[in-house]
Amino acid sequence: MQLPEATNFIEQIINEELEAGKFESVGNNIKVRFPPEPNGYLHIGHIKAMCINFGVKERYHGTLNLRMDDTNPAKEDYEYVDSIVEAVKWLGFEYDKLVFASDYYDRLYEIAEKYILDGNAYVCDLSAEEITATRGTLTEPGTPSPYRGRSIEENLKLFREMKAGKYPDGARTLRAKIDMSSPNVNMRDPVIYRIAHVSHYRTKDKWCIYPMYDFAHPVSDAIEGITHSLCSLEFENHRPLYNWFVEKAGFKAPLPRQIEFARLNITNTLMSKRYLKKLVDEGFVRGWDDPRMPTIMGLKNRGVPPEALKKFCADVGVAKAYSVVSSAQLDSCIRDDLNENAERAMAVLNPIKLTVTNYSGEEEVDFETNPVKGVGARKIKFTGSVYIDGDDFSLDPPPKYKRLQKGGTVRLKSAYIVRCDEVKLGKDGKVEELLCTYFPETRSGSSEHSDIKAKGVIQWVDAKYGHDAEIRRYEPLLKDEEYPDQDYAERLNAASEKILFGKAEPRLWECDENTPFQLIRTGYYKKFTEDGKLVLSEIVSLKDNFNK
RNA sequence: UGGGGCGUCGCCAAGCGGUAAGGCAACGGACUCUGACUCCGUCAUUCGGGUGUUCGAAUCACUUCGCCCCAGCCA
Repeated sequence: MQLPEATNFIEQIINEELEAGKFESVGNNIKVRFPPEPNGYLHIGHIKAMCINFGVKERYHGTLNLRMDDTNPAKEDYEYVDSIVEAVKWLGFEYDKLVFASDYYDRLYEIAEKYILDGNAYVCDLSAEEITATRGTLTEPGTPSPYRGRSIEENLKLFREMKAGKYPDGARTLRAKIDMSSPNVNMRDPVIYRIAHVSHYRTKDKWCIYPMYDFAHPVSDAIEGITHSLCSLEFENHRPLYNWFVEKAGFKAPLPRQIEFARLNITNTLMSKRYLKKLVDEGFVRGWDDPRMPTIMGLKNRGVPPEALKKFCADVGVAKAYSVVSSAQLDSCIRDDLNENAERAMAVLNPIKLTVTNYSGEEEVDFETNPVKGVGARKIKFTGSVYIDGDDFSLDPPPKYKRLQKGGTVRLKSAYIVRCDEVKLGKDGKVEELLCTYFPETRSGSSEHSDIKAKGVIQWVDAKYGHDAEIRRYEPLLKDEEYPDQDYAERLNAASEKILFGKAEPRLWECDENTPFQLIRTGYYKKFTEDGKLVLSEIVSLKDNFNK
């Protein structure tokens, strides 16, 4: 077969296996899976895993199962599976099948009995504390459980009684019989099944014993015929166990192969479901889809295009080295996408009235809605009485100021160049109104020659025809004074370091009034209705560089 | 100090024995009816350190240093 060129080390491995003919017996059909546990919402870190898995599926024309890894009934719920499916679809990923680990409970149970029958598993009566105590340490071997030598018959009887609900939670476990003195702690007779009289969101009360990840995951992969089980680095130590479970279950080749990669970290971004859940549960944010959240739905609500997120993952690449990607890299991808695709609109955040004293009447001007693609324009009414943004006028302009100042000129985008003749101040000393002169020959698009030069170009909203838009502002979760250092950049770095090592209060994406302009320098903001529903997002102008 | 991994520009990351891709950031300059965008230019004699092997090493060997992960009846 014609192999696609590998773009990362995982595809390189797959190519080598393909060339060696490893998958000829299954028609070279590469199968992967994306296996989130439905115990929280997907976040930006999951997008990397999805890009890798869906990327393999596409490159090899393989198949991908979206699998809910739901083997812990205490934490899982339909709310989360719905949100996961929604997020995957929003990103535009197409999976072949939606499956559930809980669909395999019967099969998993049979395999567990097979382990017992083959002498590879035993029922252990040790308590959780005793198991921990006898597991040994990183440098000392563990000691075998006194129940390790039980007969197959007794194990089978006990295991069936566990399943039948004869014992309370924690009374017994089913353990794999591997090697209590293995230098790899994970191989020291890990628990396969635990007793938990908990109702599962799907199987309800059918089961009171539930399989553990280390057992359920590889076997689920094998059941589905997964060829490559791609996961993050922390599972490297589990790989021998993964292989053990698959092999002892008696599956035929090609057996699934686990390959690990480094998970995504982004500066100043919290990527732990546990903390994210805490923020939601304790009301720090409005929900999992709050725009301050790094969840996929949060990103969506901020107006981040899915394509930008995929581009980001492609740029970041896949490797095994631990890394923290700068959020600037993400911002860049979002900016690029929005610059290319977003419709433009004008808006002012802090209105200052600007009156053109030598103009009366009204006319329409053409406003380009997408200068990059060169398509789309709409008519905007101009009456000479407009609002400009407070940031676009200065009483005390710094050198090289390119916006409006007293006596200065500026172009009202798509309309005319105006000169500020007079500044009316209110009693509090704040600018109340600007009186300006406009120059008819400078009309936008006019072929008429004009010697009048504008210092810059600013946005405006017509006083008569502009409309109000409510902007919901989000406060950063951490107050400025809560940062230890003085310099802003240093504070950010300090905060990110703390987040990475889990030693500080989480700092999320800032979403105060300035943030949209930092995130997307082309500029955008959004309008929310009272109940918090997003109704529009608009592109405004760049703000964050204005005063550099 | 048991085992498993990882160390290439400020941040990611190619490279797989033949003489250091690319992206982000940064810095010059041009252009501009968004100080954006675009454009053009600069940005690792060096690949954690050392020692070998070789005509030749980031790539092989040895050694050393640093960082991450593992002792849940979580995933």
